[in-house]
Amino acid sequence: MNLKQLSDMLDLSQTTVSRALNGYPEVNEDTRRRVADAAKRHGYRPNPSARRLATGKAGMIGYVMPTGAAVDIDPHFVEFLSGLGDYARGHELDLVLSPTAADEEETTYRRVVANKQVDAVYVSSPRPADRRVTLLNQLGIPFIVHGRSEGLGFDYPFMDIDNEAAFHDAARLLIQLGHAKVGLINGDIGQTFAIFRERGVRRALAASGLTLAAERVRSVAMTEENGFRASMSLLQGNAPPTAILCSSLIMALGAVRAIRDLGLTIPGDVSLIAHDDVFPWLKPENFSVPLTTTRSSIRAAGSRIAERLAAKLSGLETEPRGEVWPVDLVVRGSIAGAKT
Amino acid sequence: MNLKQLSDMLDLSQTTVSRALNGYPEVNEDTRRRVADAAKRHGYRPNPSARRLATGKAGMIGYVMPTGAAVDIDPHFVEFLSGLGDYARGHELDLVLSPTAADEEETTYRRVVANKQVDAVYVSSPRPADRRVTLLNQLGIPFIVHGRSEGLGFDYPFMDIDNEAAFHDAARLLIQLGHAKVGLINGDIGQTFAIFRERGVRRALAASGLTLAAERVRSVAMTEENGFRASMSLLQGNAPPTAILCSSLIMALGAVRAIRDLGLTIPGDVSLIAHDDVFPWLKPENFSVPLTTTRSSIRAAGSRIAERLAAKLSGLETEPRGEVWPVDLVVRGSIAGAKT
DNA sequence: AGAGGACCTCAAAGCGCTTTGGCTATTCAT
DNA sequence: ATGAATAGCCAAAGCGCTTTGAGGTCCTCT
Repeated sequence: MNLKQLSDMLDLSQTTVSRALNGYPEVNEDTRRRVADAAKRHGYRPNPSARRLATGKAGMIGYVMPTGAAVDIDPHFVEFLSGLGDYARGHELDLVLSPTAADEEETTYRRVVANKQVDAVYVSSPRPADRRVTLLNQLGIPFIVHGRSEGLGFDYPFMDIDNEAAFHDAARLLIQLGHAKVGLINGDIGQTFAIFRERGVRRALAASGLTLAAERVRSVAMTEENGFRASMSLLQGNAPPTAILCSSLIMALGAVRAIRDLGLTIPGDVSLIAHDDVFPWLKPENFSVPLTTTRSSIRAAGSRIAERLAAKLSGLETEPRGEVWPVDLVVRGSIAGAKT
Repeated sequence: MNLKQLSDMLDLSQTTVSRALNGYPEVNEDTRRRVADAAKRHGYRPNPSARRLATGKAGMIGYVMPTGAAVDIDPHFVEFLSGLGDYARGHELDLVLSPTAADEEETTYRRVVANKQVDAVYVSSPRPADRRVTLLNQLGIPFIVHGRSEGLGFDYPFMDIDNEAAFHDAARLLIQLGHAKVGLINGDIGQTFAIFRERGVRRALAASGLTLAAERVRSVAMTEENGFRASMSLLQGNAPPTAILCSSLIMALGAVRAIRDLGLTIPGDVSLIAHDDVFPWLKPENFSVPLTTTRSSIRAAGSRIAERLAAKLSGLETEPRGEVWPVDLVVRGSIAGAKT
């Protein structure tokens, strides 16, 4: 059933039927009802391809996904997707993933925009002065950044958690417990979230006249193995920390293993706090010693971003608003006072 | 630059230009070259929306993604996506994710097909007599199943690993080491992969006159916590196994924790083998006791499926072929002879 | 009574491509 | 030399929608 058939059936023009269905004002309410009824009864659905060609709108959101032998999409992405789906289903909102080689992201963005494949895009894992953000801003396609960039010189829409405050508060707690030597196992320092976290830790230490020695910081891709190695090298170094902050639960697994391998205990010898993105399949309370965490559901973030993207599609959200969520600090058994 | 402008510029009809670009035979080779040159020089790219409307082909592949409060997309999906991306980038092949409530999958499939949003779809986590497969078969859209269904009564295209053989071989190895009481911590038994794995274990045991007691089997969602609980209940039951087979590395984390909590050792008291889907962020060789695994890269599978889907789009693959990959058994320190 | 709005509706022109059916040379066999 | 076959190209008709520009009715006000 297409528009022509439907309008013939109703003895109306295609124009009127189209307008009735799309809520234009110049249609009599009676007519509109009649049309809506008939449409529903005959299961008429406008052909999206045709609509797309006519309007230039795709009704989908996009994500340019870097892949490649050297690139591992991180498991957080799946939680993000779950959240996105939570909102998007029920709104018939689809997501287009455009895989790309890491060094061709810009080309891919241009292609996606030129082809009008999607009406808005979502950007993840931003870096300072992220070129993608600049590009999208130039291209004029609506977008939202999950996380934040820095030093861009213009406003852009983002949704981030307060990484700095989270790690500040966590570090302050450790300091209050008497820890002066705090170690940080961070994610890739090229990404803004890691920068903010480090900044938070530094600020907390500075407030007590302490500093974060470079030798107590590691910035690595967030795998269990890297968590292990980083912990090993921290604890076996010449200035071993008595407390460790860790940027992910997965790295914390490695940290726990390292601490145990060295014959140390948590929290007796080493206190441990990690950031928890809230995975259903790995929970901090189930660690051998329940883990104190800074917690923020990445799934909830995904849902919120989908909501805002949808608002952009329908023209409801238009200014480049930034949104920052506070992060919970959840205390569990993995921290204790520093040995004196 | 659109087709009309390009053809005007070349003093050719749109027909000829279109045909030249799409490789139709009724174009002189000289003309074709001339057209191709001009197209490249002016950066002409056919408008996908227009092409879509005219041909009914979208040039994209689809995935109907169940979500909802009760649904956790599992972390394997991200690895699968990586693999898919490995192939798809470089082919300008995009993936459309259509989120759906779990109880409306069928509706969503129908919508996606009716809208011609995609030319082929990929189906994951199949169950026996999976209704999605029946539906897609009826709807006549090309598709590929990652995994297998059973008892469908018709052939369909799939790509699966040999779960039965993998777990058969793993169980046989344990038996050869003298284990008579083998436990199985499986995934959701509603899914075919879990059924095949259990079948493999049973067959191996049967070959030695042993059986897999129901009380030594657990079928649960694959989380660390469930791995822990299942292990606890197995080892504290009235017929504790001396060896455990585990359907995922994540559950194996929980198993290791349970075994340790009970004051038992690996492999002294309990031998452990798990299936490894090859995550970059969690490796069996880095477990406190390196884990023996059945290994199969889910990322490689993703890549292969993308390749076959692309073949379907271009009409190269047409018969409903099934493809089964063998699985490696990688022996590491987590298994030993049974205590006598 | 006639002008001016308000309110509805319509025909037709896009959107940019593919594909059908036909036309004109040229080549080939007879 | 003639008819058929073939190669190469074109005009125009879709694909199914949205949107523009143009009426046509009916009511109200002066």
